[in-house]
Amino acid sequence: MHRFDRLPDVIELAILGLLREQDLHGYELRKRISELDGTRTAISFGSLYPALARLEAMGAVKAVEANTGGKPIPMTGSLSGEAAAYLARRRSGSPRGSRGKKVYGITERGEHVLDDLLDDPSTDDKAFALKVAFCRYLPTERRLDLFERRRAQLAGHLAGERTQRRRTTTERLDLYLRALRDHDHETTQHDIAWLDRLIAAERAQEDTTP
Amino acid sequence: MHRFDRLPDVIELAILGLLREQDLHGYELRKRISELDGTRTAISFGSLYPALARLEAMGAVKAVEANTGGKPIPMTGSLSGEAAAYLARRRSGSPRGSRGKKVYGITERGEHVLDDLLDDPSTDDKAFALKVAFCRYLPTERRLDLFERRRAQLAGHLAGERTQRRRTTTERLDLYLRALRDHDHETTQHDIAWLDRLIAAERAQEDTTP
DNA sequence: GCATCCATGTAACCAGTTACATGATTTG
DNA sequence: CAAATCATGTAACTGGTTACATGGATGC
Repeated sequence: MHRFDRLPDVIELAILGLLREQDLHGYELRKRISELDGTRTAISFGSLYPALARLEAMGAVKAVEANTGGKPIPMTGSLSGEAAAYLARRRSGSPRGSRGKKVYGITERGEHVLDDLLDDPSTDDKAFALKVAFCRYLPTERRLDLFERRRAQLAGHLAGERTQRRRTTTERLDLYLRALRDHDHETTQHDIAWLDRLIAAERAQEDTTP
Repeated sequence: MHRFDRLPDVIELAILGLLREQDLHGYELRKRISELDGTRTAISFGSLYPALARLEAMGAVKAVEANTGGKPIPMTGSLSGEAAAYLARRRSGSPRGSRGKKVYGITERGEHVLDDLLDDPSTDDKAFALKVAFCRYLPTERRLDLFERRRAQLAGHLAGERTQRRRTTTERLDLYLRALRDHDHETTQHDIAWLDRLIAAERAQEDTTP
C-alpha cells in the first residue's frame, strides 16, 4: 500500500502532472489530487494554494484565460461562458475564468520542472506512485529508467531485510513482529513483480517501435 | 508497502512501545526505531530527543538508573558498569547510565498512554504497522479489535475505489494510471488477506484459552 | 431567502528535518 | 594520539495542517 505519502515538492509534482493534461483551477486540482491517491485524506487548501503561488512565482504555471488548454474545464454551474467571464475580468483585473475561478496552465518552463521532478531519484520513496501516474509524459527510454531504478531500490530493501533477519534470527522475535516483517517482505516482492511486468511491457513496446 | 510513514505522535508510540520491553537510551532508541521500520531512512535526533523530553514532561517516561529494567541495556563499550556509572553520576547530578548515557524507562502512566495510542483509530493509517509491532502488549480481545477495525478501513478503501472506478470507466484512462490503480487494489486485497489470517489466528487462540 | 457547495486565500500552529555544537569512549 | 563511533542536545528552517475569513452560485 505504498501510495504517495506526500512530503517535499510532492504537491508540486501532482499539480504539474495534472496541469500537463489540461488547465485547471485550484479547487478542481485538489479533488483530482485526492482521486489520484485513491481514497485517502485530501490535501488541504492551506498547502495547495501556496504551492500554486510558488509554482507561479517560479514561472512553472501561469493563470490563463479559461479554456485555452485542450479539454474544456469542467463547469459546475450553468451561466454561459463569455458573458460571465467578461464580468469576472471586469471585477478583478487579472485573468480568471467564470465566476472568480483562477484557472492555471502549465508553462514550457513548468514542463521542464515536471521532467526534472520525474527524474529525481531522491523523491522516489515518497512519490513513486505519482511518477507512474504521470510517466506517460516521458519518452519510453526514461520511463524504463524510472521503473528499473525503482526496482533496484526495492531489491535493495529486500537485501537489507535479509541481513537484518540474519542478525535478529538468534533472539527469535515476537510473533506479531515476525508477521509484520513477513508481510512487508511479501509486499515488496509483490511490488517488484509488478515493476517487472511494467518493464517487460515497456521492452516489448520498444521492440515493436524501435 | 505501507510501513509507518511517521507523522503525529508516531514517534511517541514507537518510543513507548520499545521502552515497554526494556529501558533504553536515546541513541539506541533511534536505531531500533529505524530497524522496526525495515530499511528506511532513520528518524533524526532532532525529533527523537524533543519527543523524549515531551514524554518525560508528561510523566510517561523517566530517566532511570542503568539496568533497573528487565534486560540489561546493550553496552557498546567495555568499561565495567558500577565504577563508570558512579563517576558519571558524580559528574552530572542526574541519573544517567555509564558514560553520560541517559537511560529512559516507561512509567505506569506511560503504559496507559501507550495503551491509548494503540487504541486510537485516527492514527491507524500512519501507524498501523507500529501498532502491530507492539500489539503483544494488548489483551487478545483488544488486539482483535485492532485487526478488525483495520480490516474494515481497508475494505472501505476498496469500496471507495470501486465507485470511483465506475465513474471513471467511461473516459477510460491512461495505461499507467490503470496499472497503478490495479496494483493498489491488489495490494489492499493482499493486506486484507493478511489481516484475515491474523484475525483467524487470534480467534483460534481465543478458543483454546477462553 | 437559506443552506449548501464552489472557490480562494491567510494566519497560527505543529512536527518534522538539517545543520550545528559538544564531548566522551573505543579502536587502531 | 587520531579517527571513528557513541551520545545528547539546540536552532533555524520547511512544509504541512487546522481554523479562520470571505464571497459567489445553486438548489430547494
